[in-house]
Amino acid sequence: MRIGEAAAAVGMTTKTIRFYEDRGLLPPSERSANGYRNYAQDTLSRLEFIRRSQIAGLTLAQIQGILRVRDNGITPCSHVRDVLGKQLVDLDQQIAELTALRATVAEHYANAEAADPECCDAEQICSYV
Amino acid sequence: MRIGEAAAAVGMTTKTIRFYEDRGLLPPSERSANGYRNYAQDTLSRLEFIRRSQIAGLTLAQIQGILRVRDNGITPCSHVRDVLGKQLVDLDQQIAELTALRATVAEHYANAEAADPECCDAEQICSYV
DNA sequence: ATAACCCTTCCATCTTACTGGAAGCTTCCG
DNA sequence: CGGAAGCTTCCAGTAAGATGGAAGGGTTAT
Repeated sequence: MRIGEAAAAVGMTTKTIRFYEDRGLLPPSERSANGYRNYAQDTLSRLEFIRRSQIAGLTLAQIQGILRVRDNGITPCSHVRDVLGKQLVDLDQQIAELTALRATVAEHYANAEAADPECCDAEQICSYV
Repeated sequence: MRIGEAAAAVGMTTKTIRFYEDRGLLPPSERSANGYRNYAQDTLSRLEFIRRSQIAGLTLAQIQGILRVRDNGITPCSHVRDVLGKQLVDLDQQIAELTALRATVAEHYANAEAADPECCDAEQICSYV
C-alpha cells in the first residue's frame, strides 16, 4: 500500500509518516519501481503502536527505544515496564509541581481580589505578583 | 549602572537582559557616550517583577501585557487579576489532564507488571501500550 | 489530453525562553 | 603598553513534534 493509503488507514498525514521514517521510528520502507513507498500491514501496526504510546504520553524518543528493542528480536516487555514506571514518576512530579504552582497563584489571586484598586505601587509594578 | 552590574544585582545574565529589551519587556535603555547601556534603579524593580511573575508561571507575553498597562500609567491591578484568574483555570485544566494521563499510564503499568513476559505479540509490538 | 491528485526531496516555520559564539570596540589594572 | 574583562551587534541553535510549501515528476479518471 502507498503512503497516502497507510496514512488514511491510521489517521495520520503522509508528512507525519515520512517524518517518523526520517526520525528512525519506521525502517526505510520498500519502494515500488516508481520510487513510491510501499507499505505492508505490519507498518500499520507499528504506526498504531506509536499512536497508542503517544496517547500514553511517551515521547518519540521513548517510543523509538521500545521499537529498537522489538527490532532486535527481543520482546520489549520489561523495557516497556521500565519506561512506564519512569513515566509515572515523571507525571507525579509534574502534577506535584503544577499543584504547588496553583497554590501560589491562587494565593496571589486571593490577594488581588481582596485588595484596594489603588494598591499598586509603581515602583514594584504590581504588589500581587 | 551598566548591564553587567544590573545583571549581577538581579541574578540574571546580560544576555537575558538584552533579550528582554529586544522582546519589549524593557524599554530601550539610555546609553552612555560609549554606547553602553545605562540603567537606573527602576530597571532592577522591573527585572525583579519579571522574575516574580515567571515564578508565578506567567509567560513573557503575559508579563509584557501587564507591563504595558503599567507603562500606560494605569495601575495594572484588574488586568493582573484577570491574568491570574486565567492562569488558575489553565493550571486546573493541565492538572486534570495530567491526572487523567497518570491514571491511564498506571493502568498500563499494572497490566505490564501482572503479565507473563511472553505476552507481547510481535504484531502489535507491545500489548501493554 | 488534461485535470486532479499523489509522490519525491529539501527547506522553513511554529512555540518558549533563552544561550552560545564571532567580530570588534572600550575600559580597567599593573 | 599589554592583556583581561566588559561592552556592542548580529546570527545560529536548543527541545518536541510536527506542519507547510516549493519545485518537480507520476498516475488515474474522464
